[in-house]
Amino acid sequence: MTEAARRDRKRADTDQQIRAVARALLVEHGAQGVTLRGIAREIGITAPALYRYYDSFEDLIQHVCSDICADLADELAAGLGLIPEEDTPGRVFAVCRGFRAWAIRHPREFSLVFATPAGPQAAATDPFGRIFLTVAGRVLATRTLVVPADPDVPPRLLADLTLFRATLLDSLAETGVAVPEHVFSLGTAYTMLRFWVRLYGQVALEVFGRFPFPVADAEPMFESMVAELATEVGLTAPR
Amino acid sequence: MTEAARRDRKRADTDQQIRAVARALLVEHGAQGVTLRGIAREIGITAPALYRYYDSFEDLIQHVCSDICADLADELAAGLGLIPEEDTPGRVFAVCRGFRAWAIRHPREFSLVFATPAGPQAAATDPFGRIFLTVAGRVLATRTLVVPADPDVPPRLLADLTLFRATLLDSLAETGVAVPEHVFSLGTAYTMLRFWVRLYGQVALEVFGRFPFPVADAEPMFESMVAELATEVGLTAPR
DNA sequence: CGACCTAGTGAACACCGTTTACCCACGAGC
DNA sequence: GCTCGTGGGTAAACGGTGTTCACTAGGTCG
Repeated sequence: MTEAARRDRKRADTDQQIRAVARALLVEHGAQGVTLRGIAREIGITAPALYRYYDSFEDLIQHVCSDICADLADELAAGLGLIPEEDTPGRVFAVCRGFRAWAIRHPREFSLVFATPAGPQAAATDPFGRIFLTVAGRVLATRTLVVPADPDVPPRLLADLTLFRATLLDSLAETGVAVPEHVFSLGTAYTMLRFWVRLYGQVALEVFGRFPFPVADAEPMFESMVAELATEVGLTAPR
Repeated sequence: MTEAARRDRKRADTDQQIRAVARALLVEHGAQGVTLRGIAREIGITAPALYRYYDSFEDLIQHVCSDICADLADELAAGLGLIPEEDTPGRVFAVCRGFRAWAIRHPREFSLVFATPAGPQAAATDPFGRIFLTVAGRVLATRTLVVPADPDVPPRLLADLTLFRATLLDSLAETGVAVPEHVFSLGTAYTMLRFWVRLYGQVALEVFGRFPFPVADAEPMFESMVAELATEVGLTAPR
């Protein structure tokens, strides 16, 4: 019994080592620097051995993506832990700033995860979906925001939004956060969506250097965007 | 003389053929389907011959990117041609919708051009910069928009914005559009920047399928975003 | 005519993902 | 205690990649 367990643990160890080396190669040499042979070389085995752990190169990459998302989620959660639960604006700002800071510190991971066309997979299933959703959900659970009335959301979007809300409520329930249904209106869901669009656009453009002109210091623009977003949502900016 | 000219034209022809085939492979088989040997095979030569035209694979890709940007610019300009110059809101909407439509119709080109981290190159120099800037500039030249007063732009961004404005004014002057300096305030430049951030975020998320939940029909969200953006800028929605 | 340039070739190099056959240590069952 | 099966690992090979290098056919020019 313990023998089998020991073997399982060893397997899990090398598995984790594989992913760690893959990520190291990603951050050091870019996406095209991560290669099966390179990984194997680094951990002292041969390339075909990796097929004992992953079905293909693509499969490995996908698992690396999951790891990256999990790390991002952990970092955001840690940053959130420093802020009292009552300070809703502070928590929103922490998540936004944390996301930007992480993206700037990990541009290649960001590109891999957020700028690779994902098939029509259930986005909320993928590990990133959970980050934004649970974090946002927790913020949402602690205090109600000012959101547009339901009639203001585009009618053709209602079906998608109701499904979104249901998914998020389930996900929150799993993590033990109970959100009263009446707090989570469709307008709230719509607001979260718009929030994410602007946050993502700002950060992606900064990481990719795709502003329409060379921006030397993008931080003030980011800060003003977040502040604007916060006031639109009815939060007063902290300090 | 004409002999040399004829040779030059032949060279230019094959050069264009190379880029066309590269692009065809990109749209058919994705980014990793475009390969020097594949291109050479398709046009009936061998791979090393391509080095007579480009320094490296990377170099070729970069030129393909330029072509893509040029085509996008042409398409936007054509769409703009159908709308009378006086109809400023119509022109703004045409550019936004045109950008989204193009991105959805050419997802792989979009990924290549807009989601590949670009070095700290002069963004306004790259072919895309010109699209957004000249189109926006022309719209801007025909009528003045309602923009925030200069004091509202983040002070730390002033340096970047003044440089941006100067670059854009030069670029516009080159294409024969004269914009009075007093029309083009720093607030205007800032507005254009924010406009682009939201437009890009929306379109990129849709193309990459990275909304926080599966969105079946993203068009209503796009439309409402553009409408919101337009009213913020002081344009009344057309029709 | 001979010299020169230029687009193109063919072979080679090092690397890649992947498959196949094989090997060998080791725990399980008799 | 002896097999036997299994799972991690290896070596070799296949087809593919970007890139380099020596070389060649063909046209231009002095």
